[in-house]
Amino acid sequence: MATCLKTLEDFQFDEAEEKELAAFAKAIGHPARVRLLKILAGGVCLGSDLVDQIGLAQSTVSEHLRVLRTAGLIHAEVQHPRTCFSLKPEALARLQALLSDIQPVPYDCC
Amino acid sequence: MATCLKTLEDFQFDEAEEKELAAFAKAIGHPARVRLLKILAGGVCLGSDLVDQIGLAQSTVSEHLRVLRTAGLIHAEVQHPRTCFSLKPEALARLQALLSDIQPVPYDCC
DNA sequence: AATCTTAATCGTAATTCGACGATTAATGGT
DNA sequence: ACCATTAATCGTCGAATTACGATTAAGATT
Repeated sequence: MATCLKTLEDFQFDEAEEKELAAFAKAIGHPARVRLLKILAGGVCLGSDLVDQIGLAQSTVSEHLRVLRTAGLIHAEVQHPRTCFSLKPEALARLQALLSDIQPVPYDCC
Repeated sequence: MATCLKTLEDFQFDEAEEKELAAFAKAIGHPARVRLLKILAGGVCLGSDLVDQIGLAQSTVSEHLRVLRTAGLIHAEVQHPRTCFSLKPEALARLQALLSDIQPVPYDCC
């Protein structure tokens, strides 16, 4: 049982936070969705301009937007027949916070 | 052509950066991999202790580690029959930087 | 009422992912 | 030389993702 950490048993996990971070990351884990976020960061509310910018079919863009919305990263305000999309800054901030929890501690083994 | 941004045409994309961010995020987009990163953030070099901590089959953990390694998030130092894993802080920092590029700009439309 | 516009949804196909057990490779200890 | 240990790899499933075209829903405009 060779380990560099003497007491791995007392390692505390916050499963909820792990899932939260993973869900955020998964949603961002596609170039098209990154681009959508970047466009929305520009302050765009937008209608179907996103479809033009992304270069994918309307249904595909809609699906990507759904993923981002489900993850809580963007907000959609329906004004039929349009929908107005916007970033949710607090979600981005939360993601940054969760990420910053993964901070390397100096170690001397290996 | 209803849009809140007058000039969407001059929106500049950095496709390479978008892919880079998406790749990082995709790698982190699984609870098991988040946990692996958190353990490694604790300064662990480790051998197969990770398998115990994650609660998945050895081959599955190995695959998750491979994903993290491929994404450049961790480093693996082979010392047969063991392998020593560690975080790559610069990768985490890079990810933070890429993320912080998605900063909402105040807007007044919608 | 008929038409147009926009975005969501449906159905579908191809691909990727996540998990496992079994096997293999590489070394250290006996 | 033989065995034990560790981690990578292989083969294989089922599930999820990504993409598309076609359709539908909901208002606005005529």
